[in-house]
Amino acid sequence: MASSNKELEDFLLSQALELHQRPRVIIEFTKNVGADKIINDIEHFPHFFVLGSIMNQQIVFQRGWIIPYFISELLNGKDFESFLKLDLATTKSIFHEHSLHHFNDKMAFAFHAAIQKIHFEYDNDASNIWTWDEPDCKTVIRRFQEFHRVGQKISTMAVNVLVRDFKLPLPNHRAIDVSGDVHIERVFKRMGLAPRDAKIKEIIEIAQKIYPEYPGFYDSVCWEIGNGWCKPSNPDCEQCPLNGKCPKII
DNA sequence: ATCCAGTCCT
DNA sequence: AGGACTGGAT
Repeated sequence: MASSNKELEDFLLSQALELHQRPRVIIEFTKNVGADKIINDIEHFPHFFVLGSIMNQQIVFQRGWIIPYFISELLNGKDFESFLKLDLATTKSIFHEHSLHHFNDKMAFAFHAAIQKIHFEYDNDASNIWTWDEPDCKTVIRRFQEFHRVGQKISTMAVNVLVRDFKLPLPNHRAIDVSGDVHIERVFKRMGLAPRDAKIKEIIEIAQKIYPEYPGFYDSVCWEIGNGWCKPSNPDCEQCPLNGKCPKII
């Protein structure tokens, strides 16, 4: 850690505690109320959450999360069996025709491969990823990473959402790191929690030192700060909740 | 017109 | 460690 800033860290802690301790509420993954209802319903439509997680990279998050919902509308079915009918060529043509993603070819492949994995390895029920054998967080993160194009960022984000937002009682929060994406990297540096030249790996290690019992605890707060105020250029420090506590290291 | 992004690949 | 991917944002 570059230097200790107790006031800042206490504020982050209080914000994170609020998020983690509140009762389960509907999370806004998209700008579509109908889609959000389905993505939040991991008890009945867990594949929307898993597929949406995988799509949620390199594009604004709402656009990624809505991809499974958009495709379910095309297929006229929300059950997993509807998705299972998709072959790779059809999946690719849907992605390209509607420009669902920046990386339509790769993401269509990942989408199709994920459906096949849920079919063959999780008995057509994506929630088995976090229910089979009563896994701990480390196991669930590993299972997410076994999907095509799921790495450190997506796997930790997904499990963080399962624990923090969906209130799943998964043990071993020590395994949940911060998601190493650009928001977390930028905000950690500007807050003075990480040196200016820190690599993603170092950011993750710094978060482990700050809160070892749950390194990804501050992830959501920092991500919201980065998305809402701490923009790459022209950060809106005046309106930022951290104004007055943040050293604003640009 | 240039910049940017997680994961995979070299 | 460093580049490719690819199209929306700036």
